[in-house]
Amino acid sequence: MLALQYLRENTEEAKLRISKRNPKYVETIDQVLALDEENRKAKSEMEKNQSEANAMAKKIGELMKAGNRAEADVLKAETAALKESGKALEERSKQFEQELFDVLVTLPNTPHESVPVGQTAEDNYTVFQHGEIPALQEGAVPHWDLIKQYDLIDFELGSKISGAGFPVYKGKGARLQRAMINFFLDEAVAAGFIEIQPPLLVNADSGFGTGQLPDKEGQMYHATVDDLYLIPTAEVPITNIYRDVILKEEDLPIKNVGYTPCFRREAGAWGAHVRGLNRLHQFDKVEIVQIAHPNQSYALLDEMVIHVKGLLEKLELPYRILHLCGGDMGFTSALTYDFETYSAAQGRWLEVSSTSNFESFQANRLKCRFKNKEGKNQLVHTLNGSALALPRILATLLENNQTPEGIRIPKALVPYCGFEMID
RNA sequence: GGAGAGGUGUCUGAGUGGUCGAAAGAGCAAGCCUGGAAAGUUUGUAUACGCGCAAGUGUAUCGAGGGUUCGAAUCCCUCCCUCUCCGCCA
Repeated sequence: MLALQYLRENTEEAKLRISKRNPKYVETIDQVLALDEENRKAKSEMEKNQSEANAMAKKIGELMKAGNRAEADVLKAETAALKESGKALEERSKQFEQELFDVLVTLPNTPHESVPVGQTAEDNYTVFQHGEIPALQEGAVPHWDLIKQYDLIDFELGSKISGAGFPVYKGKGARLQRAMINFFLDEAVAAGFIEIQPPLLVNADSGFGTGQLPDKEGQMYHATVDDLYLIPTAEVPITNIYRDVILKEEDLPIKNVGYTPCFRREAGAWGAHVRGLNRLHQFDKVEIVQIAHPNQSYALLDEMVIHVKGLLEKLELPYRILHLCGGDMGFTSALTYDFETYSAAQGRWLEVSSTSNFESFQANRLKCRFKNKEGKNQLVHTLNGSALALPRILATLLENNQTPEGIRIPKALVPYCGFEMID
């Protein structure tokens, strides 16, 4: 959620920036500002009324104390009108406030000035590419055939137990999952991130804090009996640790990492290109989260990019980094880099990490602030990135490393899984 | 799940209808004191929003929401959380 104060004081800048997503939002900003003005006016009237009522009550109190009952009763009668107008004014103010809020939450974050203009994935800009695209052997097959051949994952079993998109990992498939999780966690800890094990179900306040609610309500599994949501990413519980918190400036940056399963309904997303591990309802991911001083957030974003690059290089996977265009970025992000690995047998790039700076967009919802040098509370910046999401890494790894003798495990993972080949 | 107790500012803790944004102490910050520090002493010490060039001022906030009342930290209702005992249990 954009800060009202920012919109009021930097209207032109905000409009310019948000146009990169879609020029239609310029109008929304005007609408917000108009509602804000009416809201403030209504509030001001209400407060004035309240002030009068408070003064009156005080006077009655004094009269009562002095034993002047008769005069107090006269005043009491006078408060009736104030009370009535107060009720009406309050209702009106509440209405404006709700209206303002409803419009404000539909505004996405303002893109960073470096973000490319564009509407679709076609307009994303490749900023970096690394690694050889492997020339596969004759008869190379996509990962969904490999997992059957080597009995690594059973999708039918998952369907039986839960439904489509809930894979059952078996034998070396399961061990490889565990190995990757530990590898990713260890790498992040070595890079200075503190490991967190958060809850996998969160309440609605947390969903709102990171921006899943109300925007993406339908994308989360909702346990309605207890009104809890299954997390779509560790970003949600970990970032919400800092909801309603005032940090010390010297605490920043806070660096956290967490492994969690992620649950996504992916409503409407099924169709082409979702075979095998490409899209799942439940998958594993290691997520890094940072709470940062506004001055340092972009430097920290660069650090995160370097960290993710290091992971992919240790896994010996060819990858590229996309600077997402305004129209393709997530609702809450100001700048996003997507990492994609090249899955050779499918002949496709697969997104394996999304690394973003949200600036103060989430912090404003979270009310996460720090006390700055002037002693004023200031919104922090939040950042996060996948480091990394497992299924598509696994898909790429299986496809790219297949040989007639079996599937070769990258050296970095061998100490973690305890085998060099899947055969 | 059952029974009971409780949730007050950075912390401890007082406050059962009126001048309470809230006693007192601790902590923290600044001044005095000191060669410097400790001790002592004085002062200050929440957040959000509105109005104002500013000094300042208005409103709200004592777990959350609602209600009673001219007036609520204090009374009533609902919910959340914590603790103790019992039950259940990985």
